[in-house]
Amino acid sequence: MASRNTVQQRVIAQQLMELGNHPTADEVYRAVRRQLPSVSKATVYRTLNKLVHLGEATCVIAGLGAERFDHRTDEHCHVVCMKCGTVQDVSEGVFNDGVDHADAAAACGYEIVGHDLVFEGICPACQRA
Amino acid sequence: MASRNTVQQRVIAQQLMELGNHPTADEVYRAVRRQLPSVSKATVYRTLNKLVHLGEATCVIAGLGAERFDHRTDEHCHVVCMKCGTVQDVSEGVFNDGVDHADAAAACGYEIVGHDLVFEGICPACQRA
DNA sequence: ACACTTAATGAAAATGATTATCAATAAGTA
DNA sequence: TACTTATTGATAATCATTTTCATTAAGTGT
Ligand SMILES: [Zn+2]
Ligand SMILES: [Zn+2]
Ligand SMILES: [Zn+2]
Ligand SMILES: [Zn+2]
Repeated sequence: MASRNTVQQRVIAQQLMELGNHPTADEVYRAVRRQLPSVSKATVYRTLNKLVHLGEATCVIAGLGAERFDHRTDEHCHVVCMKCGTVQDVSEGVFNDGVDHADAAAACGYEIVGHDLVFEGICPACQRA
Repeated sequence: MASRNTVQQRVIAQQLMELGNHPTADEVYRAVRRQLPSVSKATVYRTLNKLVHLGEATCVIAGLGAERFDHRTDEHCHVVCMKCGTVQDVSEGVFNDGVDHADAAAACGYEIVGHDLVFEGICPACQRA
């Protein structure tokens, strides 16, 4: 009986999918609460971390404000707005070409398990403001 | 009289240099306290942020534990240990080839001001443990 | 050297995000 | 249905960082 299938976990995973754009734990919490008004924020954190642990989600290190979660698990890179903190995917995947884990491992002695390429910028909305 | 030259700021900047390897604010604080026992942690935070603002230091977004500061201001990338959180430079700079801000701007509509390439891995010490 | 203005400091409280605790609940099983 | 215990909700605790505010001292002018 290693794991149990609960409504909370199903709704949290579903909302992470539907929100799509790299929500914070608090944004997921507010979305889930519309379907499960008594859900606890602790459960949202627990479930999001569990999904990341299971490889069914990832977390984006944005360096601005709260941690953000990503329903995508394939390798892709992000752009974060330095003003409002929103995170978006940068499509194509062309930017990860030239990033070689073996080269990096040779250069620093670490065992490399992954990498993150994050662009910093100003989003269209904040450019106007 | 826009700005004043204080002992605290001089020692903090000097310790950031001497510590070298991407210390946290707390690590800088403990080092500075050896020379200025009454220094306040708030002053360390204030000064480190000021240095970053002035372009005389940078902060590394590592996504694990506390924020880390870097006395280097040239473009280079990092590797962070997923177990202990230590951050090291990945030399050569070869890994930033192929990262094109104009391409990224075209792909997402953001105005791109910079980027960070962070490898995730296990450091030699943690590999043995 | 002295006085003055105010930027900068130290100490402590406040904030914000995340994790830990624990009694109560409910998912899976027999 | 009864039983076991994984999961939950509520809350407290933790951790990093920022804010507040009275006090100190750097720079300036006398
Ligand atoms: Zn923005
Ligand atoms: Zn993404
Ligand atoms: Zn390590
Ligand atoms: Zn560095």
